[in-house]
Amino acid sequence: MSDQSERDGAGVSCADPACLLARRLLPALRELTGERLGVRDAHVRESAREHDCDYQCNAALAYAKRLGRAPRELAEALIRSSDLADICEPPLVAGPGFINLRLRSEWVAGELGARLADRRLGVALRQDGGRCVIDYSSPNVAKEMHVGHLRSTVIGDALLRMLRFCGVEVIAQNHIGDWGTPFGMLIEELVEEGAGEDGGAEPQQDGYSIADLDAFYKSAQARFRSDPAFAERARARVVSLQSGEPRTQALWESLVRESERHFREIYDLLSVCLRPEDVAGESAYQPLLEAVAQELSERGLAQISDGALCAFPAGFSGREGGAVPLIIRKQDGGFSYDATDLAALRHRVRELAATEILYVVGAPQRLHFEMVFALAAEAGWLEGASARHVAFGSVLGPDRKMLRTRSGAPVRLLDLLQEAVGRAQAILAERGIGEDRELARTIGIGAVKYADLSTDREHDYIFSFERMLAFEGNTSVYLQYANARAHAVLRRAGIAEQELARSLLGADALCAQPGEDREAATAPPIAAELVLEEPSERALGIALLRFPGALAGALDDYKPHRLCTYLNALAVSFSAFYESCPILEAPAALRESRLALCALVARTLTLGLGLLGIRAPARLSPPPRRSAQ
RNA sequence: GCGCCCGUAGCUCAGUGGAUAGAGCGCUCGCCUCCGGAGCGAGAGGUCGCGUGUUCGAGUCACGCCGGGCGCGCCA
Repeated sequence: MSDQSERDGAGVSCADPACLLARRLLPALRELTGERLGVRDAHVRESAREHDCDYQCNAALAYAKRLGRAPRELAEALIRSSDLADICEPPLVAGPGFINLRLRSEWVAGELGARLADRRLGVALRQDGGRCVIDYSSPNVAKEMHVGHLRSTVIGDALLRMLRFCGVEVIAQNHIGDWGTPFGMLIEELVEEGAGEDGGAEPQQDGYSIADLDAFYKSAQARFRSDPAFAERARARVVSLQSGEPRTQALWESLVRESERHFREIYDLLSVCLRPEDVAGESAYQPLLEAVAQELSERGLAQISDGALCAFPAGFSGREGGAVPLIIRKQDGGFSYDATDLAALRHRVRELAATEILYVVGAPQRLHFEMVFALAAEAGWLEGASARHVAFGSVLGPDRKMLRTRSGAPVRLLDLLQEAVGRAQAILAERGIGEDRELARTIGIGAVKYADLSTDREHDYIFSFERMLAFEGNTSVYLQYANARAHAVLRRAGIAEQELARSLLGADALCAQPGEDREAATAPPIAAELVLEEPSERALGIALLRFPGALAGALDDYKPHRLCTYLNALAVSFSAFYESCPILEAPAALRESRLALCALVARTLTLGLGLLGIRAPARLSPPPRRSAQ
């Protein structure tokens, strides 16, 4: 076993107070238990009793029984043989055996000083981060992106940014739906409508927009069902497509081009990291499917059942208690998406050398992925790699049903995003801030993304423009406002924004590939001896130190909402501090210290939001007008 | 029928086996000669769907019910 025990675990990362405390307690705990324990086994938690203490250690309670000792006595022993003196006040045993830990303010101040000089804000680069493939967004060609693509796109992108920041090499894969019988129907429909007749005509040149294609797609599907002759021609068209017949091929390529133009528009609006090179659609795996089928057959993992080539990974039973198949090749000889997913997985491990593959795909496909992963493991395709379905719930309307338009159609993603921006613009106008389309976009898009990221991804959530654009509560607007306030104070103190911006990695740097301008360090703009006197500024200081743990906790289960929860708590803590502690008018030393706290708040919020793919502007309104001008 | 997920304050949601279960909205009451009031503080509001277990300790883990959602052979 590799030294798992040394690795950072749930909610604990090395520069985080919880992790540092755990490491101090660990030697004594190992001695007392004789067990090889890791940081998470030290049971260090943030304390709910904020007045007494900041952290608590529950290890004595956890191990007392096993060791046959009284919890309180064990707690005393643990304290006696641990060296905590520089970090916290003398620990106290409370209740049945809790160890209450109160951080020394001087220590907190020292750690904050170190953070000021650290552009990574205490987050360590993973030494062996491995190579992670993230499969996300995955829209369909010839269909408009709709609200069903929102979560995959937003969550996948946030995970990509967080992982890259932590030093993991990430390969984004946009598994677009660009193949299969639907395209036979669609292309046949287009041909019969007269498209591509003069050899070079393309949908776009014919004036077909993505919306037109979407409409053709639907009418083709309807015809396919009702008109057997058309269905026959559509099937023949699939064969033409597979064999690369030029006119069919040209039409298909133009469909893909026009669709990618549409995806690009949405991705630009969302500021998503996905690039054209990241597209690896279903069509890309067609040449591999025969080999996949053959390999599975040769290994005895697939056999013909009811005329289809099926694989039955162990442990899955269906309707009549029978085994559930993955259908590799259908009766009609065509490959299914089960086959495509298997081929993609094999390719990602073998050719892309992934050590980890994340599938950011909706929860309804859980069974499908469990089966694909199980079969891949049986086939030996997951050697040295792990695959994980990062599932998410649905976006619901106010009626708690899948969000749809009044007519029952899926909500177009572009409409939804534009409405968010429009509403943000209306709010700005209402506040007398005026026309600023870019700011409205930052606020509106940020609100949509944050609403999606801030609840547990596995749960459904109810979509509400009103709530997500509120200034109160756990919203991006509240965080952006807190950040802007911190910046406003710094501005008044004469600390240049550019300097502050350079002092940490911005969202764009996070989006960059490894090696592209990740380490362009500059000197931090502020150096100060911190003083933590007031309860609210001490609490803020500790909240700032918890950033690495919050990020680690979010990454631990690929749950971005944990980072959101942290950022909101930080902003709340900052607001309380801001309210009760004068900054600019404080005595010199205290003023410097409090400005440093503001700088750290601004940096943490900016970085944290950046990791979620959300911009944090330095101001939310035009600069105040000078009377002289 | 089988499987997965959900059920926490009137509403929307946090809660990674630990102390008296927390936020925001809404409701009640306070706070601007002061750095961005787009803010801050306080109060009321809970059989954590129900039950039985495991545990020193259960909102959290197991099992069984009730209620809701989603899957389960040739759509992707």
